[in-house]
Amino acid sequence: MLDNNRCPDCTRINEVLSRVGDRWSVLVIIALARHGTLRFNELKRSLGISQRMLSLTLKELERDGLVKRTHHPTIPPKVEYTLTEMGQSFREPVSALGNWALENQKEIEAARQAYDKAVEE
Amino acid sequence: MLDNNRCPDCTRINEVLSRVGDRWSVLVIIALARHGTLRFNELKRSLGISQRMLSLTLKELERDGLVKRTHHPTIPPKVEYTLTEMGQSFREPVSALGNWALENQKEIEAARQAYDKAVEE
DNA sequence: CATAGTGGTTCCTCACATGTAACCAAGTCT
DNA sequence: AGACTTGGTTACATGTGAGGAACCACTATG
Repeated sequence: MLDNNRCPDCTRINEVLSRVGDRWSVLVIIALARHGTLRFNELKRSLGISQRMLSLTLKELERDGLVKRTHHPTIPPKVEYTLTEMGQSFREPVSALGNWALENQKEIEAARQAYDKAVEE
Repeated sequence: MLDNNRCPDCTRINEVLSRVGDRWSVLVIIALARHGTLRFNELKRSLGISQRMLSLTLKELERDGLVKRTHHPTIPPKVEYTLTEMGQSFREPVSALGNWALENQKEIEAARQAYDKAVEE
C-alpha cells in the first residue's frame, strides 16, 4: 500500500503491465500489426471482443499514442485504425513474450500437472 | 466469446498475459531475481503486498514451475523462495518490456497530454 | 415500410481481483 | 501468564473489469 520508492523499475514495469495486462490492448495491437489497417467492426469480428470493450480499448490506445484513428465522415460512417510508429515498436517486446510462452508452454503444463498431482495426495 | 481459433498466437500470448497481468507475479519474480532467495515476510515487506495476495501469487508461481519453495520445519517456521531456471529465463522478455517502457515513457506521456488537451476543447 | 449496417455510448449486471482483519500452532522472550 | 514471531488460511467487504442489450443517426436495400 505504501512505499513505491523501493524499486523504480517496478513502478515503470507496473505501468506497462497495466497497459498490457488488460490483454485486449495487446490483441488489438497484434491484429493491427498483421493487417495494417482495420475498421472498427473488422476488429470487433476478428477479435470476438464486445463493442463496449473495443471502444474503450481503442480510445486508450489512441490516447497513449499507440494507435491512430482516422474518421471518414461518410454514410454509413467509416473509421480506420492503424498503428503509429510507437505502436509498431511495441510489437517487439510483446513478441518476445509470445516466444517465451511458446518455448516454455510444455514445461509450464508439466509443472502444473506435477503440482496438482502432488497436492491431491 | 466465440472463435478462439482465429489466431493461434493470440491464444498463446493470452495465456502468458493472464499470468503476467495480475502484476504481483512479475514484481515477485523481479524481487527474487534481484535478491536470489527471500523469505515470505521479506517478500511481503519489500513489495508492500498483502499477506493474502502474496500467498496466492507464490502458490501460482510455484505451480507453474517458476518459483521454488523450500520449507524448513523449524519454530518459528522458515520458508524460502527462489527462482527456478525457467523463472530466471522469464526475466528476459519481462526486462524487454521494461526497457521499452523506459524508452517510450516520455512519448506516451506527451501523447496523453496532447489527447487530453484536444478532447477538452 | 421494415430491416440491416456502421461506429459508438450508456445502463444494468455479475464475476473476479484485491485488500482488511481475524484466527491458527508452537515456541521464545519479558 | 501474556505478547510476539512466522507463514499461512479463511471470511468478509469493496471496487473494478467485462459482457449484454438497448439506443442513436443516417442511408441503402429488400
